[in-house]
Amino acid sequence: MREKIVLIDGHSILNRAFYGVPDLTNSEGLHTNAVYGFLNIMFKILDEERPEYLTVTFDVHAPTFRHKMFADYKGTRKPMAEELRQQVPVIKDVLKAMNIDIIEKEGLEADDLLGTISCLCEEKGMDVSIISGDRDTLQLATEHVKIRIPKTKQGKTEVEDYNAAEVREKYGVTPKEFIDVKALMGDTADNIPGVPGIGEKTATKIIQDYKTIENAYEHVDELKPPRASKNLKEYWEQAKMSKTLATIETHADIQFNIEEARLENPYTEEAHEMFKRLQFKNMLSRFDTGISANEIEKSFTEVTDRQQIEKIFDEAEAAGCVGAAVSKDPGNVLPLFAHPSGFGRIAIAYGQDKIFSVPCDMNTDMEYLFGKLSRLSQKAKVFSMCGLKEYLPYIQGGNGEDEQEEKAFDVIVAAYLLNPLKSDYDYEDVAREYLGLLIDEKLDDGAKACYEAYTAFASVPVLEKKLEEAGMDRLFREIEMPLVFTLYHMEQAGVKVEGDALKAYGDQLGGRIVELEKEIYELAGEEFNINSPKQLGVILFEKLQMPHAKKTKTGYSTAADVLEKLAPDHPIVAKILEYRQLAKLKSTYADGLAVFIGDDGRIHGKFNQTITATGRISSTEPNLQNIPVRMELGRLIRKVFVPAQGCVFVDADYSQIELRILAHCSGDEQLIRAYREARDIHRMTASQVFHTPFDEVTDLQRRNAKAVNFGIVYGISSFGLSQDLSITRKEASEYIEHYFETYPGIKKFLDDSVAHAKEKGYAVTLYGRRRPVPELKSSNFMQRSFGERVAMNAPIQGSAADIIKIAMIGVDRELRKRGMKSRLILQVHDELLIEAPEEEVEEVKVLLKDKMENAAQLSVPLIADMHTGHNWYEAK
DNA sequence: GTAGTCACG
DNA sequence: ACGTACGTGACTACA
Repeated sequence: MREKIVLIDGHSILNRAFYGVPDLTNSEGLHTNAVYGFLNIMFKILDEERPEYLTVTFDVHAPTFRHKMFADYKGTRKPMAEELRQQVPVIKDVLKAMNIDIIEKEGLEADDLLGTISCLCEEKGMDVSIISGDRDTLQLATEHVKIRIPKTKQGKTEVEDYNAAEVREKYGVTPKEFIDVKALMGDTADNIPGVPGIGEKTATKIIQDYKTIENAYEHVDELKPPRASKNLKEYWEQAKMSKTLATIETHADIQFNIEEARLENPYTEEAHEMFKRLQFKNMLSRFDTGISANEIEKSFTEVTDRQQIEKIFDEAEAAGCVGAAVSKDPGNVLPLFAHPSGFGRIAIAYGQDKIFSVPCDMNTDMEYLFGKLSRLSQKAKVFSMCGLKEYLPYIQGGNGEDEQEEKAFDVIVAAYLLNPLKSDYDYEDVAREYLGLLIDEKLDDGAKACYEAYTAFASVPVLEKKLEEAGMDRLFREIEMPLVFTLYHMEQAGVKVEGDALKAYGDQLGGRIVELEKEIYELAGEEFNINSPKQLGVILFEKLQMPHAKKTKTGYSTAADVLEKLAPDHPIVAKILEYRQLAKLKSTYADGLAVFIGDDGRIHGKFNQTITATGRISSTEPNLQNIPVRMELGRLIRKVFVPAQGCVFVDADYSQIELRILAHCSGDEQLIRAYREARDIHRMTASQVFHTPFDEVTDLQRRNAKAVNFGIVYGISSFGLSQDLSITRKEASEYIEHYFETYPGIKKFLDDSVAHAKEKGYAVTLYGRRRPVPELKSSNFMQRSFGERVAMNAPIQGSAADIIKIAMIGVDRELRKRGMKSRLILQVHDELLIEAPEEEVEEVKVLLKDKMENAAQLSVPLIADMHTGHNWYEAK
């Protein structure tokens, strides 16, 4: 039996994996797709071949002998993508942790290492498998050396295998002759020039006939076609050089100790830890099950006996901290007995060995379990869940809400504060990041519920400590946790929407849309899908030959700002713009909102607390924070948002809260004075920036100044401002320059914000909320600039979010405390909407204004503008 | 699932 | 030189 060695071309496989596997990042923001793909391929090969030896080769970034011979060799090779470059040391560390042999040597390419080692091993009588994505290595194939080229097809990795015979079969030449073919035809990827006029077909034919380029050159006059003959003569020196470049060195001067390549226990504890950190869950089963099995699972107990259930709840009530979970597991319950929520199991954890799950069944229904949980949520010292708001509808019992609020802990909200950049948070993530627990995806529902409850329980102290270290413990306790309840109340309240009026509005739009469609087809001379930017681009920019100003990655841009510039050129453009506008209103708002109107005639949208990077709330299903207002036609939709019978809307929005926060944070005297004196801030900015007396500021100047003020809040850039105002970059730069001369305090504040974020790695709000800004470390100019803008914007936008959250909690609590019927129902970043019974309106107006304006004490006043109305259109 | 577009603050 | 304003979510088309 021949022994076997597997040789992996490290960079080549990593590169393939990088482009073949969709982008992946772990919770630390580390890109992992190439490492993941590499290991997938490696494990597949190891499983198949079970080799005795394994070596991975890497190129070293140093000139190779080829560079020394030929100055421009691979001179045009593109630099490695940043996300890939970062993963090179990672894969090396993983391999080292697995005790896998790595070879790299300066002045040699991976190919030459592969060639030399494979030659050595073959001479020793071993079988060799070379894993590479690079077809150049095919020249190394022999009877005992197999070249294996992995291919990714629809997410599955397949491997093409080549011994010498397969190379001959596929390419018509022997592996050695393969080099000569390449010398003739060249290889643009490797920057190897070929002979002009000789392509793959001709090259193969010539080498089949003459075996080597040298022999072909001796018979150069016989070569066909004549073009090949002539050009080989003329480019002979180049062909020889190309052959040298293409030839893989098989006798390089390297030390190779076969014993170091011996594959022994790659599944070390150290490697296991790395796999956990990289979050390669499905690879963890490779590690000894004894290591990966979580001890904690032994404590999972399913309880069905009624007395037992009572007992554990009694114990839990007496315990200090309880974690709970509710899961959708109808189990064996007949549909008749299933709970309308779809939930069928609860779990609680209140100690390392006190982890129980309780399914509902014939004897124990969900109502009973929810009742137990409600009581527990009021009695326990700390009651923790993952995503508490979702479960509040079921565990809100009687009047114990105040007690519940004080005890509540949501580990997901805590995890969000600690890292608001993640796109989603689930208990598995929290368990892994804060408890070091990896949860097997294949567990049954009971075990998963136990894990979730245990995670809620066990991560409380860990998260509390982290929050405190980050200075966010008060933000969490005094703002974010109370807000969970306020948002829950808002969702429960919902907003009444007139379904019939909405339908009528949609029908009206529909009529006009059909008209526009006809007119557009007429003008275009054909029918096409106006909603398809691709098809529209063809019509406008090819058929109608309009000048295309901007391009996107995939084709022409047909965005509104581009079309607006084109409008004078052709009547079709204005029609398309109108069509777009109406289609948007109909699909997203008229039709889109209708499906969310519930049986109570109200829309109960979701307010999400753990989505945004800055601390804002987001709204989904439907999004109630982007209901049209800027254009009159769209704004009409707001007429269907109405208060309940006998009620009125009371609406309040902060006046320029972000600029006021900027004034406060920067301490800029000019701006602070302006706000204290209640000046028209945009007019004043215009007056100072454009050196014009206050009363003589033109509308245009004021508009421009307003845009500059906006720009400042976004993290100003001359390009952005020039786009917004349709002015040159130079002019925009001058505006900015003048602005900073006028308000030196603001300039300093913005610079300090960036400097702080660069030093600490995150931006921070007035209330200690953090936003990480990893882009500031990027070597890419674009990314870094983005990071700088983020560092300027996040403290402002985030502080505004903090303040309105404080106001919301204050309003919600006060309304309830006073026993009023008025309810907070919507938040739109700087605006709050209350549905108030007629008789409470005056009290609500005072209360709302007070809570908003006094949510924070800044060095400038906070002003809330109040409106009332019988629909949202009127109340604005 | 991604890209383009557009609604809001 | 790089090629953008900050933060969201929903819809449509299309691979």
